[in-house]
Amino acid sequence: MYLKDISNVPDAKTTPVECLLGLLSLGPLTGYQMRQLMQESTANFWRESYGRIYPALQQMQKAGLVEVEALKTSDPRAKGPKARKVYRMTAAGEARLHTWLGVPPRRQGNRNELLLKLFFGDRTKPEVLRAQVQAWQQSYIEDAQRYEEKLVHLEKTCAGEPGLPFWRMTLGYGLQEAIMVVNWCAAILEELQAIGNKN
Amino acid sequence: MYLKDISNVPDAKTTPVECLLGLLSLGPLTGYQMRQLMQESTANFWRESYGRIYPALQQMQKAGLVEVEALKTSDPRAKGPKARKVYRMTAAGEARLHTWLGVPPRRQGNRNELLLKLFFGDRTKPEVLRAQVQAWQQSYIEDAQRYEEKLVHLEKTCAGEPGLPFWRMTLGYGLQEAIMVVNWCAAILEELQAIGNKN
DNA sequence: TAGCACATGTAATAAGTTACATGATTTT
DNA sequence: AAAATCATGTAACTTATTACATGTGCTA
Repeated sequence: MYLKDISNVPDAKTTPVECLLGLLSLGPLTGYQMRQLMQESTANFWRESYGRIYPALQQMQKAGLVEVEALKTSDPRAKGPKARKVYRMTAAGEARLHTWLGVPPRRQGNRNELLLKLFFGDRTKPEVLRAQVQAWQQSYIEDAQRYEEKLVHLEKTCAGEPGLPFWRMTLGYGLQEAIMVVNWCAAILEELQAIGNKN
Repeated sequence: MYLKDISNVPDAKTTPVECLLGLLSLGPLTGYQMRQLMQESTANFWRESYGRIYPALQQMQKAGLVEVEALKTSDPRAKGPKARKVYRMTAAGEARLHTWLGVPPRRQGNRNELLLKLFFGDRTKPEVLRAQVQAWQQSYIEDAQRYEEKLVHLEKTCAGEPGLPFWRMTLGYGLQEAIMVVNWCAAILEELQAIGNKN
């Protein structure tokens, strides 16, 4: 398999590389652990699958952005083709992360299936849409609750950590977004009710 | 032994097909016009490129969801390999659109580069982040203004259209989201200021 | 010893964009 | 006559997920 050379990429594009480097700035990790960490922390705004993580890690090692920590030779996990690999960021990796943090982020064109259906809403009955909006709203109500719990948990478990204020900011975003969606849904439900009553 | 679920649930996956059918419910259109319409209306929550639209249209014709309107033979655009094709929805297409509208929409895992950078924010200087959040906020301020203008324009140009209430709803979502982001950014800018002052 | 969590990796496929090639029609 | 816009289409490429294959280590 041919591995693309990623050592000299001045490019603004965000690849799995930057997120993995960011996680490694917290300490040495295996690919598996990075995935787990993402699920717990960045899942709401950034995810990577194993199918992207492992190849990326190999490329990063080739490019000198990370290195594999030596395990004691007595550790049986250090041997074989399925050996456990604990990655550590190199100075080059740290530089790359720092550079990336300075590049202005680009907005992503997101898709929203509910809005698409709503846009063509006059092709169906208001009750059909109401059910969908209601389910959508419920999903975000649960989100909002989860975010609130997470915020409380974060303050308890991460007090004093330098990352805390930043983790709080990203959780806050999720919470504000969820609240906004819940309120918007409430307004839509009323409007759909009114449309339904007219017919 | 577990049995595979073979219940005939209509495919929940949203392809270019549904959006194109939705647009065709407004009247016969060329592929080019559908793209243009999307840019003006659904761009904020749904986009398709020509590279997806034209192949999809061919498949839809094959599947009997759309048909090509006959142009008068005197029209020179009706001939040749680059002939203009005006698509019209068939009854099968209308049925497919209607079915799809009844399938609960699924949430999409969106990515947000600003949040990812902010998450690793303690690896750089608060001023660097402030500049980025400021630019982000400005971008959404402009969005909000555009949405407000669009709402006014919509009421003027689409009065009486059956789709109007639904188009208003999707515009309203965009506006609410933009407002939420602007306010969140304002709070983040203050926090970053405070962090910067401590150092 | 069975089952689960940990762990690495590849191949197939799906999803989506971009660049290019072509040509007609309309406007300046 | 040039330029812009309308119009269709394909090929190459990038991006990302999913399913699969494989195996280790811990614990009930």
